[in-house]
Amino acid sequence: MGVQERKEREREQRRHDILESARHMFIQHGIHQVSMEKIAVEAELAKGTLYLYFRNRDELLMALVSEEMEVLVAELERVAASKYRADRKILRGVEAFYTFATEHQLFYQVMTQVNVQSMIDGASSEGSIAEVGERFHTLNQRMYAVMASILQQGVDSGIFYLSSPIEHVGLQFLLMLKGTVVILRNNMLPPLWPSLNLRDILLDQAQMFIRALSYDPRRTEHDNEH
Amino acid sequence: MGVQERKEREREQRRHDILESARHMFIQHGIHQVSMEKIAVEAELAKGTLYLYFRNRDELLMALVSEEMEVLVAELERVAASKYRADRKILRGVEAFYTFATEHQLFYQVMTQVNVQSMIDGASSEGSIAEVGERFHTLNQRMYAVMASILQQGVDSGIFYLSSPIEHVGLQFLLMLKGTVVILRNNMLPPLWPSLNLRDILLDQAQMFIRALSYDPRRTEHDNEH
DNA sequence: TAGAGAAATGACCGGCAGTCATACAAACGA
DNA sequence: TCGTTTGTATGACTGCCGGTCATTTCTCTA
Repeated sequence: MGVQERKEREREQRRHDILESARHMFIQHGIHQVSMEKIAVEAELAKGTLYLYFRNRDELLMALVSEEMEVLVAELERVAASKYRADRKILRGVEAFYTFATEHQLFYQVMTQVNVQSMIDGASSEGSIAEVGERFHTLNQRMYAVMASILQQGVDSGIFYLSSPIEHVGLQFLLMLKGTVVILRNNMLPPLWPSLNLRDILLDQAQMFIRALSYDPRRTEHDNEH
Repeated sequence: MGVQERKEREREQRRHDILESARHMFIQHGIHQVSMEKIAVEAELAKGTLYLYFRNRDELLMALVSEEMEVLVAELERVAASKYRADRKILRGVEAFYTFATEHQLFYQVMTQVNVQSMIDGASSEGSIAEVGERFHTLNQRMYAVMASILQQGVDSGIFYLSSPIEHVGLQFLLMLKGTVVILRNNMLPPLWPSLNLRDILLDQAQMFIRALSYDPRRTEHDNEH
């Protein structure tokens, strides 16, 4: 009696279809121009039906973003598992990050629209609706784990010298990358030097970061302390 | 016959009053909970009147943000004009930045809600309404100028070694700071290490940055190239 | 095939940003 | 002093949105 299982699969499929319709509309018309009604029409459903699969618009957006982020994290884990030197891995990771941010233009635009905190807070009850916040949380954890492992490798092989706990350094780096992408992708700055592209900025930042990590405190005379 | 001038002053005053009412309401109830109607009531005006002073909600938000940013930029210019060593100035600047981001909680929340680009694009005609986009643009220019001057000082005094044009390095640094604040202030990450506070993260990032700048390429054997 | 339970529907609600015909008041000209 | 003009203020109104829920439609089972 596989009825239960089939229903579950169908439900998952429908959920996925809705996300595809949403993605399609968002890419074509921009996030702000696409209402729940329009997504519903695209998915050939009534608006109310969407709310059987997602608590609200934010959760739908987050679900979309999580699906996409899955790909990025997997790629980063691949990079971390390769056998390059740690500094090389960082640059490769940034390349992957850049490619992702370019191919998934939606991603960082959505991120500024959703309060992740409220998503996680309001997720405690209702087991039936997939825990989008939970999933996003896990993906982030994996991302930080990747970063930490690369840093650890660098330290072990003697090319990195950390002055703070490894998690702090990884967090700083990821905040730098994500922050840069968010600001540039959402036009949160007036155009300063249009000639500069995102890729160069990210790679320069990574170079800078690597240089800081390569700084052997025993080799220099004057400390920088605040 | 100072009628013209008086009217202009009155107009400016009213504009300022509206912004004060808006700020008050935003701080008290949060950005998303405050409608134009509510701001109007607080300012003891009709909703329509607000639109005689601001093109739309976004422009009102930007005007508010620009007023606040004025203070930050002035403080940064003060730091840059002081007589500390360049690395010290950077840390002082970051402190100022942090204090600002803390005292003006609104600022970086607003930034994620407004598309600066569209603000600047749609500003070409209408001379009567103050050019909010223009003003924001200028403020950013001043901020970058401050950063560049500090970096230049560091280079001149022989404690910084830049591997890219000075404007690129300054841009990278400011993107890092702004990005970090935006992400953390808008809860765009699941809580990872709640113990970490914004101030420590920003200072650590600055330290990291300074370390990278202090890296004398002539002192080491292996290059980092991509 | 009856009917119970699950899934889908879309009219409806409250609330919003932004508009515009109308009303008002202050300055001006005679 | 009194029309006239010019700039300012108003708030009812429009169109749209996210989200709800009583009702309908479908589907499995006994």
